Amino acid sequence: MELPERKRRILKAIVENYIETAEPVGSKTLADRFEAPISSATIRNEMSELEELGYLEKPHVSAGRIPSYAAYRLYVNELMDRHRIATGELEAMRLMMQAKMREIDNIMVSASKVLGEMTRHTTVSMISHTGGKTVRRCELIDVDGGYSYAAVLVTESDVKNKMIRLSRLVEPATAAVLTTALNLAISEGRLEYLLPSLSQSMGEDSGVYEMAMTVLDFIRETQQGGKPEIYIDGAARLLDNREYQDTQRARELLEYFSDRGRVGELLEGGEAPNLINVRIGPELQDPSMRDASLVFTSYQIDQNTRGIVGIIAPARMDYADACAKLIAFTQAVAGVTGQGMKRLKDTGESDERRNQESDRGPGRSPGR
Amino acid sequence: MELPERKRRILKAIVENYIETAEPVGSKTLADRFEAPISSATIRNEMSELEELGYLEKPHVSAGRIPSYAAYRLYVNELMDRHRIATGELEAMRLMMQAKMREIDNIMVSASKVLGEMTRHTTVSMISHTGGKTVRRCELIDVDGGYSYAAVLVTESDVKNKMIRLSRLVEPATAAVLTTALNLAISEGRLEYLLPSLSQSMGEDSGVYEMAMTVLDFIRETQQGGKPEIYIDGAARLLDNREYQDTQRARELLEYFSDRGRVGELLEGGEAPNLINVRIGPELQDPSMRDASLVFTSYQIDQNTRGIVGIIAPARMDYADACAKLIAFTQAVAGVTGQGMKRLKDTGESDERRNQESDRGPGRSPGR
DNA sequence: CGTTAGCACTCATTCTGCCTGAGTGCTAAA
DNA sequence: TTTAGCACTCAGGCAGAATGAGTGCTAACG
Repeated sequence: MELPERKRRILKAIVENYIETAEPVGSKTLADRFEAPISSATIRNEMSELEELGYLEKPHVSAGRIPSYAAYRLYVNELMDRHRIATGELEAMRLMMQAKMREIDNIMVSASKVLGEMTRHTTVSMISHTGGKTVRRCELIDVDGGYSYAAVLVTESDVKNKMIRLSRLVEPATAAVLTTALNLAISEGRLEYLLPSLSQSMGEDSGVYEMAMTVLDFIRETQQGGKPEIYIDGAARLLDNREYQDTQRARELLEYFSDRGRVGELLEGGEAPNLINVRIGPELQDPSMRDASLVFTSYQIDQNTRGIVGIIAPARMDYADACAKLIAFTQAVAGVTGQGMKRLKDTGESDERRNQESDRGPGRSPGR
Repeated sequence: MELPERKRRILKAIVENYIETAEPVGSKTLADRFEAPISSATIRNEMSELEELGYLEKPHVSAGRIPSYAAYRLYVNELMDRHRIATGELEAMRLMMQAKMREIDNIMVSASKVLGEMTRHTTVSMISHTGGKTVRRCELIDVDGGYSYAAVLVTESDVKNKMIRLSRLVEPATAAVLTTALNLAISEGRLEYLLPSLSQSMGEDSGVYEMAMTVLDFIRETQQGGKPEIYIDGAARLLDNREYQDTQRARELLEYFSDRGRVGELLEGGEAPNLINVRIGPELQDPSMRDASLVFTSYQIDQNTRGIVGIIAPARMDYADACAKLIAFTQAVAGVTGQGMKRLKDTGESDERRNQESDRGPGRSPGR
């Protein structure tokens, strides 16, 4: 049951007008705005039908109408203009990324900042290691004469370290032996046998055993990808939006943002890389996000490191612009990584293919 | 020119009433609140004199009065009750810290969270390495066959690592030689001679030279203490305060918080460790903080790592409570580090002395 | 039959004037 | 020096009227 053309055009106009002004839009305003001369009365009729279909809502009887979440969904899926990206914009984005992006650790922060700069919205960025990392080597470095060690893990793309504090003394020499054993176990892929054999030879009460346990936990955590890192930029910009002038609403959202874990969950369920995902209001599940939307996409950083970056704004956000900026962003990143990080990728995927994919625009996620 | 006793008592009452209610306080209210029966008329006279002295302000003619910044300053320096800490509170704080504080990296976050939990305000936490760290060892670990290395620095209390990406290939064997040279230079304290000698033997155009330069920068950065890490917790709680119901004000402050660097500067100019510093409104210099106050203190984590933790709230905050909580906090941390991190300190300072110091309460910073 | 003009009706918002009450400053008496 | 009394100020709250944007319905029109 497709919506007839005129209804679609009217709905589109309403959504866009509301996005722009944040005021309920009335039949007269709309009639003026239209190229094809349709009278306000006709629009009124169409509007009341659109309301019955669930696309419009009335805040009260004598105000105009505002789009429902379903309307936003329809707008994003079918109505809005794609490919709005000004090419100048893309170039600017690429330059910004190039300037800011030096190390992998910073991609996340740069992504948020650049995108925030361009959209003037709150942005969120995450790096997750899909499928986890392969740990290649492990070093234990004595820090204070036997009570504290730094465990350093080398993966194929990164190095992580963690302080280990022990309750018993472990001689550096003993630690060195453990290091060798660990690296042997790593290269042979038999990490799981290390602990039992250790407990047999040293007893579970020894400092080495304690140490090995902690290190193995650390390795396992790294292998599983660890917790993804999350960065949020421009949270304060939320307050620029009319809908968050009411402090209570704003507080809820800001509170939500401070719980990185929950924000991470939001970004988890994205579709294929380089597709734009749009989650509108209630689709985000969480009650404090009920009148906000999230537009996000992911991009490949290296073989198994994925970056995700998104824009959080009120449901009445400019979806077309957000999508365009995100597409421009992924292209810019592809350009930069293509130059600066080529060596990190051994995947055969060519840049051309990736750009094509991203041009497809938003995926049609099931609005539920 | 000391303020006479009665004026002091009246001013104290006004400040406390205002802290509690956030409403301008009038003569009648105050008269009722007083044990010693003074008539509202007398209070009115005293009030108008206090106003002339610059301690009180009138929002408008027929409202009560509110304390000026000078009044807060006087309150903090001379008027308020010290040592309000409930011993139960201290114990609770210690338990919370003990539970949350596992690794040094987390002290910062734990400090903010625990303190935020207890005060229900925004808290800020910073770790800075006073005088920098002594780098003891350096390792260069090959990551992708010669184009990327992980530089790992071991200091006396910590391990840091950083990815180094090179534009030219450097053989792992060559890197190993560089590592040896670096460690030799480190142990002999002649780092500054390494680069010139390298440029002579390899030429400035070699990959090794590029690598050495980057590593030396990293070492220097670490030695100088690097950038302090900063964590802010509960920024959203700002919005709970009456004075930030006005979104514009709130936005300014939140924006300010998102610039870590500026927040760091605030915390830099603190007095001796374990003294409570109070910066009221305009004393903070920055216009966006004009009606906020910052109460903070520092605590020793190890020989040359200092933690700073503070509470940010509207100028009308409960200073006595904030100070008490901060004192309790430093004591709790001393307790925890005393148990769990004793080995990290080789300083002769005893815990007793430190606690005494902290009991002195807020230092009299020059209100300017 | 779809479209349009006209009209009565609704209702949030704004403005107005009025009132109230908290609080002040001043004066004169204790 | 303190207090009581009184006139005065002014923000905030409330009620009612005016405004105007917008709707729904009906009847006429092409």
